[in-house]
Amino acid sequence: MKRTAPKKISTAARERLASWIAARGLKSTRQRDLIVDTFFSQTGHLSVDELVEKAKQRDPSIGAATVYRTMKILTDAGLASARHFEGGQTRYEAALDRHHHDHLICTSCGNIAEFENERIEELQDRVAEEHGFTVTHHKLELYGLCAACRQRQSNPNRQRQ
Amino acid sequence: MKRTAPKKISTAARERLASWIAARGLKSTRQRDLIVDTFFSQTGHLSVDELVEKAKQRDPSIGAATVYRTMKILTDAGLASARHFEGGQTRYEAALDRHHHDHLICTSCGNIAEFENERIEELQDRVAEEHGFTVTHHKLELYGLCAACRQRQSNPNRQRQ
DNA sequence: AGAGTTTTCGAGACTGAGAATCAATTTCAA
DNA sequence: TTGAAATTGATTCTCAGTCTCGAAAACTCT
Repeated sequence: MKRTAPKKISTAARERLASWIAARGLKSTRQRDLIVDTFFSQTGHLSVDELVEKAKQRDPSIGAATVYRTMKILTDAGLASARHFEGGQTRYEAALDRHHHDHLICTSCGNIAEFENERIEELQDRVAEEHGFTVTHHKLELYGLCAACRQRQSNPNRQRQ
Repeated sequence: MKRTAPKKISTAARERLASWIAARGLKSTRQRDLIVDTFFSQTGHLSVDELVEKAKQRDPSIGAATVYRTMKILTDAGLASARHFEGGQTRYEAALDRHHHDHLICTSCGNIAEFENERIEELQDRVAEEHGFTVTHHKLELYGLCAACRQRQSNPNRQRQ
């Protein structure tokens, strides 16, 4: 079965994945390509459920287990990163050539914004040092209401949800 | 069945729980008292499993479901707070009269240290404001190696674990 | 291209944390 | 003491995610 090349996935990501796969005896498959392409054609922080849904739109035979497996490979290859926000599901974001950032999560609409703050990072390192810790990674998540939801809550007579 | 008063649980916590319970038609029970007493007699960040084990040492008939329920009540009453660190289990810490703090977690031995840093909090608020967010709560966790584990790793010939 | 080997696939069983259910028991105000 | 209401422990259920397994692909070597 001939596979047609996906339309507009970042070539860098494609190459990185190909060499990662080649380097450890994994195989390139139609399902894998489809899931990877689906993932990179979306933006934001996707749950596996959402990804399964999108992938099934293109090929209804795709199984959820394969999506889990593929996202694990992408994560191991450094092309996606897993985020565990409140709510229980893991969400994935594209990680290619992105440097570290943290998140603002709206508890009303679920919208997720990103930020980075060098000062906070420095202070974290200093705190860790004071406690004798060597930090390998950290998690900083700010939960609250985004501008739109705050406004909606103070005007509850306006449109719901 | 007469219940003997637990040894050295903070009276303030006991009173707060009693009024919380009274205020909403809950009842005081032997199991509840035992679990609460067990919780407050420990220090640190306990998982439900650990708590179940400790409670069963005093009364083997205690069920895990009751421990889950009791910790929920304590949390709702503001006497314990739930923390969801990496690893999947919820851990509880005593929360009476404690103000907010964040955590340093050793990924090797699991040791958890606490810290608070006013400057970081201020910067968080500023970041949120810049994005139009109103922050209700946040999570800041620093993962890495504590002093003891770092030393142990650089001297792997010394005692294991 | 064909054979052989290895990996992957999808479906469904399984896991672990935690919540819900339910009959039996306990609490507590009257 | 009584009895309505809450609680208990065992069990079942849920939910996200992993594992298993026979079948089906994908590379490798000729």
